[in-house]
Amino acid sequence: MTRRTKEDALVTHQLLLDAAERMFAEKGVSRTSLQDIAQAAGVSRGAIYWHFKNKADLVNAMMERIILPMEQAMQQIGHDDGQDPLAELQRAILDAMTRIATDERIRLVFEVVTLKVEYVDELLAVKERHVKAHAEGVREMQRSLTEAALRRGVTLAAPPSVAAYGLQALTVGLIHTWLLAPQAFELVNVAEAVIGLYLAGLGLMPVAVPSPKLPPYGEKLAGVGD
Amino acid sequence: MTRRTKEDALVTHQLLLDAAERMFAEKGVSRTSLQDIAQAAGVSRGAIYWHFKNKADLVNAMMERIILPMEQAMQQIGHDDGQDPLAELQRAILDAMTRIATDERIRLVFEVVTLKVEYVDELLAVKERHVKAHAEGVREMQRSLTEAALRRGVTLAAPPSVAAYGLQALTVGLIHTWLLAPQAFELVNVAEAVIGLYLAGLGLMPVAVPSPKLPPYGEKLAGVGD
DNA sequence: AAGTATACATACAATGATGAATGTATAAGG
DNA sequence: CCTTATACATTCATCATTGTATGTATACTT
Repeated sequence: MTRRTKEDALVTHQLLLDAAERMFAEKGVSRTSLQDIAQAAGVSRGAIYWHFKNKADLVNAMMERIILPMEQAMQQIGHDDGQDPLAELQRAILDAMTRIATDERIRLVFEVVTLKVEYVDELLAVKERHVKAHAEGVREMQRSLTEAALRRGVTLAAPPSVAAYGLQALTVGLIHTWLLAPQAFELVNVAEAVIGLYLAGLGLMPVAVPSPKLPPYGEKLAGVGD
Repeated sequence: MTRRTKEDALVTHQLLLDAAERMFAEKGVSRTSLQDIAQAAGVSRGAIYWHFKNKADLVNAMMERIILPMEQAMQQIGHDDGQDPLAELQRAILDAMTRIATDERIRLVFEVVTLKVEYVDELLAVKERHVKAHAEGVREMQRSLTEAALRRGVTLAAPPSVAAYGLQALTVGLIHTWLLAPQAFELVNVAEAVIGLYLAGLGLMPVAVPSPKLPPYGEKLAGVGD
């Protein structure tokens, strides 16, 4: 049973990447052998060496196959010129969060690249990709924030680049923290709230004062939502 | 040359942990062999197996020896009851950032646990420690934020737990982002600024409007600090 | 129809790395 | 001063993984 059709080969290629995702998520990158992946994909190790140079090449291929949620989110910004850039930005970020929280496969891969891979030696390329994605995210955020401030006729409470770094850190931190303990809080809701807080601090949204009619020393109010 | 004094043994113990830190930072945890560590410490592999059960035990010992900056920061909060809890919290966080940015050893270990270790199998204990530290950090932040709001007679713009999760995510994200690309921005300064923004959004600080006397459409102002 | 390149499977050799076993000089204890 | 436990060093057996080499059936080309 060899020499399948060219389409079969493409299927095998994808099966290997699928198996790699699952195995990496289960055992971590360094502890999964190519034998593990081949077995999970239902092929032999030889198939892996036919399609990929080695494990690092496989990891890189796995990374290139998926589009990380934040990358996709940033890409879909700025095409609708009539839209409010701030609303667009918020929606993009929350879309990314939603995908991470709901799409099993995306979450698994994200878990791998966040908690189950070591960025050294041959895998430094993956790290560099993250650095690039971060940089592009910051740039896009900076553009959106600047444009939003301009349209509102307000001045950002911090230099745009600093404001963008903060927003980037907030999103990255939310995802990272949530991946460490997904049951600790509900990602999308908390993200929506705290991003709103940050944007308010920037001067782009009013500082919300919840339930202003309650007694001034609201010990009980402080616990709402916990 | 064997059977050194009991003090010598303790020295060897520390030397091994020191060497492990350096090797892990250089090659990642999974790719450094016990031979690498022993050689870097100037002893034989036998010494490692005398002091530690195996590599995972060594990693755990390395983790238990150091106090992560955020842990230390959170510990030093709340002892001065006369202090403003918000100022204390800010100072603690910025202290942690400063240590990460300036203390070479702390940064190396932090790099290891952030980018150069896979949280699977025997190393899940390390991950659990992070989860615990995060939870304690969130709890301390929630206390400080609530107390600060109380003293100011204001109501937080979000439920205290949500506010705390956001602040935690912001700090974690700042550190993570900076470790990925330390040359991208200056950690302490940006941290100070964006944490201020977030706290302003919470209603705990006034929303700063920089240079309010400049022309309203401040394109040039928006670029300040880039 | 024959030859060739493809898409793997199988076999093999080499390499480390691990953990345990054993050796050993010496500090500490009685 | 004798014994024993300590703090390692050295050696060894085993295993897992990798990369390569080789085998092979079949799709594809001409």
